[in-house]
Amino acid sequence: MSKCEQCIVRQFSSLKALGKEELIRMAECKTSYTIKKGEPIFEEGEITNGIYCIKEGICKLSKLSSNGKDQIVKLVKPGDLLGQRSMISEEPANLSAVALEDMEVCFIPKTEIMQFFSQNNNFSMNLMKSICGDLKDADDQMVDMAQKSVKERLAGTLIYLEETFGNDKEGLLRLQLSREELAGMIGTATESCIRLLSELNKSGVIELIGKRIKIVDKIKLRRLAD
Amino acid sequence: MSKCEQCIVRQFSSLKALGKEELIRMAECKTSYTIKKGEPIFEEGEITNGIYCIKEGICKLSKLSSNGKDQIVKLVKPGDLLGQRSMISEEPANLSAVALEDMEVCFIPKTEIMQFFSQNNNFSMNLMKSICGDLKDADDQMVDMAQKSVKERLAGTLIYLEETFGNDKEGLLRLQLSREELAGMIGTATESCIRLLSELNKSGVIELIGKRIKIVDKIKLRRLAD
DNA sequence: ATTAAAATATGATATTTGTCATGCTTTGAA
DNA sequence: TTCAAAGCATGACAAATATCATATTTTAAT
Repeated sequence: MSKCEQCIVRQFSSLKALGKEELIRMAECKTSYTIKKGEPIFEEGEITNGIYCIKEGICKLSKLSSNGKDQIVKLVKPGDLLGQRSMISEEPANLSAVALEDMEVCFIPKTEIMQFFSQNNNFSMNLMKSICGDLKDADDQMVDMAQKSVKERLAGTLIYLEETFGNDKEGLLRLQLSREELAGMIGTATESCIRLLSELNKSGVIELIGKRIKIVDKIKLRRLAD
Repeated sequence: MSKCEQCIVRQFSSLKALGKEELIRMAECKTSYTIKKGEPIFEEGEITNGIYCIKEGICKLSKLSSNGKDQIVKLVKPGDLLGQRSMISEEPANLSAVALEDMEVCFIPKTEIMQFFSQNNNFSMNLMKSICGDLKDADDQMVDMAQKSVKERLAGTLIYLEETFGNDKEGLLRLQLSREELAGMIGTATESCIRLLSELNKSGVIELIGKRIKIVDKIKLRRLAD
């Protein structure tokens, strides 16, 4: 059992407010998991009874719509926590979490977290702020879905992917999403997404290298995102 | 200065966790406002420095999109609190709040609320749950915006309006929204909204009496909402 | 009461987006 | 290595939605 005290990603989440003793307690009750690309951490409707701390890898939070398509609501990266909302609401998960890369996560039981919550004001404030950030993002995304065109959303999403997950040495987006997943992020049909990518490719704004994407003209892309 | 202790709407929000002494303290520092239909309580970008408790009337929370249209994100009714998110995030308001009816609201300064937050675990838990509820709603709405057709969203919104705000004696929706506002809720052009209302009217699912709306066949409407 | 302005309504048309069909590429398993 | 499956790409077309124009009705101010 590894020590939470020495875990770096802890510094990036609400957990940074925990003291030495709390970290030791947490290390004793946590469980570590390895999750392979494509596997779920939990599914919509599941009761989770705790939160997951992402140590390594990226996963998508998505919801199945009544039309059968999977809408990606959020991407989660190392340092982020998962399942906070359902834990606090005492409800089953509203979203499914599926690994986009091989992952390492730690599960911390609800009982433990709720103790920190009531005993450590800094922690509860952090948790609160993190959820408030999610709420703001969700509201903004909702407005984009309602008011922006697919092309604008695609441009915005590409910029987001670069700024959040960066590029590899050749300047290609580090996070590899399938066309279907990218379509699921921007809320459109896979074919429409592919078509618009081709168009951006032809107009020299991006470059398509196999299924991978390189942003060539970020200024123009930003203008397209509105 | 009216007493918070005797205010009924308090029971409907996080504030129900406050004790007698806290209520007295709150009554001393709160400010009451009357807001006329169409007037803002606060605007996007404004620093609010506290929360509003809705005593009477309904207001819309909306955000101006880059295309110049106003997207309504949420409707707020008596008993709800307003401005919790920006207070906790310590950020300017992300949404504008504009009265849809004449309103009575009380403003409670941030300093006071934050004291309750750190001293009363029940209150902070309630506040947390309320924000988590907002987050779930926002996520769900986002998926609807991305995946459902305008007609489905209109049907869903009409059902929501009836179930949340009820009907008057003649069975017409109690909350009167302009066509533009209704379009702003479902995220579409005003003309499209009007057109679909006409269609629903002709097919006997709803009835249009002037600008007011009566749901005639809720079963069919629910089916249309998916 | 009258009238200008705003809101509602509807038609015509353009644009966007989705769907279905089909072919091409890449990938991974036998 | 090969071959089947999955993913990517593109065309043709259909459906949904936006936009612009223009009545008609309602509302509110004088």
